[in-house]
Amino acid sequence: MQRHDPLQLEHFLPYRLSILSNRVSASIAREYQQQFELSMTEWRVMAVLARFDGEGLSAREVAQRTEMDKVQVSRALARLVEAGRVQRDVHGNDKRRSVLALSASGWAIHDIVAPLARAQERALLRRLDSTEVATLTRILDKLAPV
Amino acid sequence: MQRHDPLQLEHFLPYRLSILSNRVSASIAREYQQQFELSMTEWRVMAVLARFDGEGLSAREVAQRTEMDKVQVSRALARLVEAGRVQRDVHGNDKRRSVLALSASGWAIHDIVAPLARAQERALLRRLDSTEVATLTRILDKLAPV
DNA sequence: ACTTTATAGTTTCATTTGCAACTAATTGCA
DNA sequence: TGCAATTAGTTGCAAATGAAACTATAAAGT
Repeated sequence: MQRHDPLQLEHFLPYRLSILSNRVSASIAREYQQQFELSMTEWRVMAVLARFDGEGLSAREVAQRTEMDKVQVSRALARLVEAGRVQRDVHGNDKRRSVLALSASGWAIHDIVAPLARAQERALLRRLDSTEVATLTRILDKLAPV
Repeated sequence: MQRHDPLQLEHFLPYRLSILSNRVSASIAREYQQQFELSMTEWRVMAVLARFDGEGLSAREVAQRTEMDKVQVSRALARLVEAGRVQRDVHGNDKRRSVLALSASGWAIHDIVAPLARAQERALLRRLDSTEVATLTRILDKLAPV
């Protein structure tokens, strides 16, 4: 007489995705959290600044790229600038905008953390065969287009 | 002369997983947040209690199943009990443990939210063909075994 | 030019979180 | 037994977060 129909969590995609994503992010975060006193949000901002180096991103653009909200980005940047890891200038034609870039010390951290992150990714992907990796990429393209 | 090697975020698995998972969870959360004044953590706890109905789960077991930490679970439970959505009893043989179950009003909410969550999942999976769905399941089994 | 409207980013405040310390009950072991 | 070590769950405090209000600048409309 089955009045309720609970989610079979172990087969429910949003639940499984969330668990996987949390585990993966946490395992990467463990690598840099204490060692560099770097929060996950700070690392994400740094990764975006590294990726789009030379483009002089504004805070808003960082927020778009990271899919974090602008307040979070503003605060992460404040800490990063304070710690001397990010250089912040004012845009020439628009004094509201900042022009952001990693500093030398930011790059030094980046050059240690990025390979660690990549190693974690490789460790994960090693568990899949090449067909699965290809399909996963296609799936992500379909489900979370950039 | 390539001194730095930034992550290609748009192809970096942990980044893409995190974005996908956040989008999916947020889109489900939107359905119940205001309507029931239910936080995501509260809903997760309810979903687990529903799924393992009749087993009289303790808070610790809920924490394990949700992969949330015990503090988060303790507080979510406090709110749920307060709101009359979860019934909490004391275990017969071990007075430290609580024995948890959804109340009638908790089930009523569950019976509305669970179908909404399932609908969101279907909407997502609809974008994949059946091979992709099968592969995704296999991938999740490999990467985030339960 | 002048006034409204929009945008970039920061700050404020209430809420949520995360860690460590704590209480209470149970178990292990001398 | 009896006392140390574990375990279940809660609480206190500092830090992180999110929504809305705010400041400063720029763009658009008249």
